[in-house]
Amino acid sequence: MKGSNFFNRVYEIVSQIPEGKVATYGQIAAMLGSPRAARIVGEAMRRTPEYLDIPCHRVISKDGTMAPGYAFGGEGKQREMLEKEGVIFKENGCVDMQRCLWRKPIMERDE
DNA sequence: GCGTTGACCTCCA
DNA sequence: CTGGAGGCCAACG
Repeated sequence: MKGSNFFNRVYEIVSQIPEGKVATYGQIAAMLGSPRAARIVGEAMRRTPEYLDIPCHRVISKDGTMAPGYAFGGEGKQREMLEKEGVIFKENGCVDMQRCLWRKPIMERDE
């Protein structure tokens, strides 16, 4: 396993995101050791293999916003499922990161 | 191996 | 809010 490090890593981390929590591209990229590779994380999400069952909807940008809409079928759609999972949304339409920003459990490399 | 593109991030106007 | 510019890394043609 561990074919392509980067993508595989992203998938691993994202799949570890619990319900009611969200992670940012930059955050995940930082976990991989490349805080500047947020774009790759985004591509990883875009190319998310279905068989991996990755909750890409829990991955958003740092501002608490998400992709324009070419993703899961619409931003509002994502907003609904995230809210359903327990994620809090602010009036401005962004996710309440302070409450729902997920942090990787301590015991796997530092950060 | 190069050039372009991309679900990003940050700064500045 | 919108716009441009720079930077990062990987996939695609």
